[in-house]
Amino acid sequence: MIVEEELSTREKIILAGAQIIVEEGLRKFTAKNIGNKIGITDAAIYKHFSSLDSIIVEIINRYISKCSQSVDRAIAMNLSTEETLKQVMREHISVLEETKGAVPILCFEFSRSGNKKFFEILHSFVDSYKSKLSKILEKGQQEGVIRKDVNPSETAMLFVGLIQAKVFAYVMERRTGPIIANPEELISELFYGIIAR
Amino acid sequence: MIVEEELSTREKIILAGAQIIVEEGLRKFTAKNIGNKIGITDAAIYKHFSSLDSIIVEIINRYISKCSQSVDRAIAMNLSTEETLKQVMREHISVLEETKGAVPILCFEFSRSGNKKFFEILHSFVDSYKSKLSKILEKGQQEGVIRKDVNPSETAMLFVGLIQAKVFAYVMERRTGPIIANPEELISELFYGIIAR
DNA sequence: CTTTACAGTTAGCAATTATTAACTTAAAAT
DNA sequence: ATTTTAAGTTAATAATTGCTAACTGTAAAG
Repeated sequence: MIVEEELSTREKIILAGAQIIVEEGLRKFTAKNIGNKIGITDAAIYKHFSSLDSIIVEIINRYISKCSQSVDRAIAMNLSTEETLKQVMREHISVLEETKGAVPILCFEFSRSGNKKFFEILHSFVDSYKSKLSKILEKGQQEGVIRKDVNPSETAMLFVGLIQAKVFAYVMERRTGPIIANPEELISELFYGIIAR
Repeated sequence: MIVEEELSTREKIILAGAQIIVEEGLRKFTAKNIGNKIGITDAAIYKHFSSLDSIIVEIINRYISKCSQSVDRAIAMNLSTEETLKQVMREHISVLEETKGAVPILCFEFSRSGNKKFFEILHSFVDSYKSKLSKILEKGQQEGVIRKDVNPSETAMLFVGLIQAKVFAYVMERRTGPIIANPEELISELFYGIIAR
């Protein structure tokens, strides 16, 4: 029943660390706080990781790769351009719920942390994400499905940005439960706008 | 020529503190870092503020109020519902550029900081913002200008959220210059969607 | 001309941080 | 049965933190 009992300490450290960053911010990401959360001392953490920074690298890689894969999954489904783009959003939302909003928060924290290593990882992820999605958007523009006056690369960032906006609202309102209550409503707003036809 | 020379130390502390939080995160918000930035020692800061927390309260109040006012300014212009909403976005964007993205970053940082006082201030701001904008959106729905199937309160949060998303992209791409290069494009995407008609 | 208040300094405190070292213990390998 | 290893402990390190106290100089007030 209790799956957590089965997890290795290493795994528990990663999960507890991510949870602290997401819910309380980088400032609370300390060896002592992580240890407290999983019932070991701060020193014990160094039996599993060489430094706190190496925990962060592991956290970033793990969560970011989940997000990267969601674009590839949508492409692999071989849908129409419009449906592929909608599917990207659906996949994003599902990763978001699964990781409790971790990806955008991690991006936001570490893009400003001043740590070069963290930034490089995030930046190369964002770059590859943007180029993949831009290509789909450009194809959509050629097909006449996507408005020709929108910038593909800016709009690609709008996809993640919209997700982040929802995490922002979720955090600011101290909500519980799903971050995006109505995914199709959000997708519809992105695709068709808020203006009535 | 150099206006900064005219600023009081108190003012310099607030500006330097906000800059540190925005560019480097809460972890770097220390008395020493603030002092270094304006050329005084950490101890001197306590001649102007009773604690670091009181600096944060000042920063939040100052930046948040700028954002609050932008909705009121848009309403005061007595435009059509659609134009009022667009004007809100324009005002937001202008505050955003003026404050270099501070508002959404401050909101995000302090809604997760665990500090009750900070959260109260932010929460009451977000609440009042949301109710003001919701009312306009509901009016728009009655007039048939705004889609009836969008949630006014969720969509209100989308207005600030979208802005935050742009700050995210700005930070992640290490851009300089304006955060939103093409405000009308963003406004158009929010209002009319990315799908061609 | 003296006094006082302001705004800065240096020095220091207790608490917390990341990390290491030395020790314990239980399980796995030999 | 013994040895080794893994994973934990406590205790200690040096650095940094928020903040205070005691001191200094300068400029305005009396």
